Amino acid sequence: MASLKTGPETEPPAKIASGASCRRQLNRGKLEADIAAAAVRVFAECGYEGASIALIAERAGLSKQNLMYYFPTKQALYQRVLDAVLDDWLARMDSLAEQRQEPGAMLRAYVQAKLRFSREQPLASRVYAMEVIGGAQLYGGQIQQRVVPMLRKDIAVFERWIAAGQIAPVNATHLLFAIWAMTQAYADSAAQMALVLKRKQLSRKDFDDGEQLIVRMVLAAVGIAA
Amino acid sequence: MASLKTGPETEPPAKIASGASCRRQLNRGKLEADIAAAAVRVFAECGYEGASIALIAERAGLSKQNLMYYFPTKQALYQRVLDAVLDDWLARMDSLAEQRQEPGAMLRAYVQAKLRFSREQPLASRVYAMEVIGGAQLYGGQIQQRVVPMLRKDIAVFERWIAAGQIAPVNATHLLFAIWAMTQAYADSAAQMALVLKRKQLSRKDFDDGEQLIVRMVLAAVGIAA
DNA sequence: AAAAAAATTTACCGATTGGCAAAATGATGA
DNA sequence: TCATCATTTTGCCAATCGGTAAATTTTTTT
Repeated sequence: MASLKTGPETEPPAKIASGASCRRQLNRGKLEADIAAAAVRVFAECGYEGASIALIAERAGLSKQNLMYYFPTKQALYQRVLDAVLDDWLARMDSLAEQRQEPGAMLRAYVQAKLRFSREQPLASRVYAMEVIGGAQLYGGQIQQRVVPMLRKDIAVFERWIAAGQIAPVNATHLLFAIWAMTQAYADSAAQMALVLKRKQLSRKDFDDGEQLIVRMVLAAVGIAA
Repeated sequence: MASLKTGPETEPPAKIASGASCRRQLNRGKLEADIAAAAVRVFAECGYEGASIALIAERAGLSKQNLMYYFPTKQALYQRVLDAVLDDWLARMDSLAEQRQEPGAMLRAYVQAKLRFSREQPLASRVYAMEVIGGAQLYGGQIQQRVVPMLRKDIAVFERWIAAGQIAPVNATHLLFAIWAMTQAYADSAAQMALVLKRKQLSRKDFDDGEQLIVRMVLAAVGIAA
């Protein structure tokens, strides 16, 4: 799959010289970010096919054709949105993997980080989830290249803990699936959870309650007392 | 929200009399089922907006206009698909709630039943999940009326067990959220799981491995030894 | 100030969408 | 046999879709 352009064609020349040019580049970056912010909202509400460029442009406050000057195709805009999700995810999780702590503390931190992402970026989480549910037809390549290696690395960490006898022997792969599923649900199924909890939307306390239970489940499963 | 018709207008007269008429009714039922089967596949792949009536009709082996004789609108077809999902779900889970066993066995059976649904009806699970992720804009009423009460009933069961000291005191609501999330993931995130596991699609063993870990997590969380 | 580049607007396009209306066909009951 | 019903087919439609092309305006550089 050939990589799609995500911006105007005239980027390469880019003499990053005088201040004026720089100011314009910053403005362009901000505009693209605004467009992406509007796009993630519409994609999350309507899905890829259901989202129309015209609506995204309207929410971003510019004309459709002007939007298409920055993102020449709908796919390019979609890719940009998903790229932003992965950038954020990988940044948070990588910085987490750097630390060397005891398994219990790291598992807790992992759940907290993932759950925090669901709380702070629910729309991005949903767009990603919809892509996966639909079979990752448009973004499968990036998932293969970026997400899967990250997951495999995490699984390897779990297995090292098991080999070292630091946690009980469990299926590390499915343990990670379980953690992902539970934490992701607080973004993807937020609407249904809110109905059950009789709220308009999930509160901070709901996330804290969820975190407590998820951490408890994970630690109990691997034989670490809470 | 007014209820949408899901079939031809001329149903009420329905003299369920002579055998010939009955045969035709059976035929209609089978045709509608075939259409719904094609629809659930397309909805799961493309989402509601992305699915076109023409494609569904083609997969079902009839013309678009002929399909619209049975389902006058796209929404009616969508509702029918989601209704079928809920019917199946509620039937399986209700029959489960009838039995009176010890908490450990019932929790295990619950996880197994939910996971089995993900394995046998992954497409239906995905259509439902996409609807929830999108904010349940088209089906929120039915979720409110049928799913939420079922979940609340299950939560009440958990809380009764806690009150009776049969399981450890945990947040019953979030425990149910966790079970739903983990089991549902084996339908919704199957594509991503398959990538991690280096398979074309999840195997029976993958579901068994998942079941083992999920049951272990749940039982460990509520203080029941596996 | 003039030239050049970047950004925005105006105008348009073919294709597809969900849906409507009516004619033609088939089967059923009196 | 004929009238009635259910079913299928044919033909069409306005609206919207993503996308292209070019003219215009605004900003930057020389």
